[in-house]
Amino acid sequence: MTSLATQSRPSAGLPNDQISPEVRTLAERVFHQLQDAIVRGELAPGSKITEPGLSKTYGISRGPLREAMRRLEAHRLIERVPHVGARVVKLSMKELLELFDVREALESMAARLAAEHMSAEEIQGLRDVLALHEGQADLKRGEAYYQREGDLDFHYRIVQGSHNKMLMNLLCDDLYYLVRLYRTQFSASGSRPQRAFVEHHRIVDAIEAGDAELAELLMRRHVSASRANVADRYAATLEQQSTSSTD
Amino acid sequence: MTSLATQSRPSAGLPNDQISPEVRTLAERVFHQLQDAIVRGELAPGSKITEPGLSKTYGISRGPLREAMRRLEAHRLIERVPHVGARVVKLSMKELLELFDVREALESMAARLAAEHMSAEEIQGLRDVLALHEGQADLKRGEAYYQREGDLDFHYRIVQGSHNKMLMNLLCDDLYYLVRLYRTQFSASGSRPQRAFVEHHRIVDAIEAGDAELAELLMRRHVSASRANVADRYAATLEQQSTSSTD
DNA sequence: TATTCCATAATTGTCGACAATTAGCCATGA
DNA sequence: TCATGGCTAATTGTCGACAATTATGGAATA
Repeated sequence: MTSLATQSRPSAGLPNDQISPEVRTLAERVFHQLQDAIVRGELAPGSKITEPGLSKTYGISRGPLREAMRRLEAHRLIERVPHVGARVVKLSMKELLELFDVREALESMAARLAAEHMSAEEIQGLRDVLALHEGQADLKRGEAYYQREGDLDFHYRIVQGSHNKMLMNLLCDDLYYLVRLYRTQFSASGSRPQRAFVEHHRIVDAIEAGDAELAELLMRRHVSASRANVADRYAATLEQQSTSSTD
Repeated sequence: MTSLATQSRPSAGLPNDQISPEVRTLAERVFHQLQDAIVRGELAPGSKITEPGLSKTYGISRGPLREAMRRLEAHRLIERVPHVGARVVKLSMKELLELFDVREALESMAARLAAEHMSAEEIQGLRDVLALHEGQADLKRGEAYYQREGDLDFHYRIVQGSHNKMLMNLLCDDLYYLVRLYRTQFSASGSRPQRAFVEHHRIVDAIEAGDAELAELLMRRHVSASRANVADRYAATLEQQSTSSTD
């Protein structure tokens, strides 16, 4: 049940390095469990979360549970209404596009700072990640899920390379869980990994060259293209739905 | 649509519109009280916060108090360590500069979106704010505190004008309280309001013209200049301290 | 039949008490 | 004198119970 054993992978894993670090308190543990359950889709989006129910499910009292729920609310994974209850967030396309705008702003800044601050070792690590994913992409060409998680890993490392703690908190602790949640809710696998690969390489090139402005520009385009791609696919889905059923 | 009560005040107030709206629960009320106390500096930065102490001070039990503290932690106003306790955050200059980088990224994006989405009424409201503050600046030329709050109000309105809820939450609910906290902790009043005024007007011009790229660029420069100014003043303070006293 | 009102039940908010962990202090020994 | 060990006190973590609010269902009425 608990994902403690998920540390065996080298770097292709998800960027949730802080799943296991300090589960010194019940509230922490159930927070991570709930976070994982929501991101994985085990808790249906929009479904109501009842305190006595979860309390019995996880075998803890309502005290620590409420604390975990407060943290989930702060991370925008659930929505609470006083005296009414909590629900798992259900991302709308509008909110998803808003998320992309925020990512574009923050990640382009992260790329700029990464070009200024990343060490040679960190850059080498980035290249290793790319090489690893390239091999994986060759292996399972059709199955793009791993690639997408790899994409998240790539972005994750660049944010770390910015050496800006506030940026790291915002992107890695808050927004990236929303991104993963979106991928679950919209069942959106990768669309064109080979293109993303090329863009990733260009970004690393710029970072390695210390060209902050170029790294920023490329990352901005990269996220923006990803946003446009999502919007297009969604529009196509809508069209398909309208033709198949009149409802 | 949303800014219902925002129209009542003549826009000179602080951007804490959500201090009074729904205090339907004790936890909410004490959260806002603590938030205000911290931002005002009544709770010294770095000072330890003890649950029994606050519980007695505010006359509530530890349950809702812990919930309020969890929210303060999510807003980065206090820092908690399991089994140890909580402390009011003490911003370092490094963290403050990090905050400016994040603001530069997010607010430039907000300006871009504002240029695309702001209505004529919202733009007129922006101009009213500028006119009002200009008059105030003439009145109390030396006292720059109100101007700085006005500056925050200006930025606040542009973020609202982006019509991006996620951006609004990040900037207005989280980061702006940190900005105000910094102004308290570093006792930093405005440095050159007249210059900021000019930049503000230029930004509004770009927004009114619908020039998203220009608005973005100007806002980026504006925040960047503010950051550089803070860094310079801090360096000067350090130098002055080193010459005036050896302690 | 639709609507409004009320009563019941369930859920959330709040409280006080107990258990677990930590920090500080004092005594003891080298 | 200083380091180390254990002990005490205080704080945090957790729990169960009670109070307040809300949602739901049915009954009475237009």
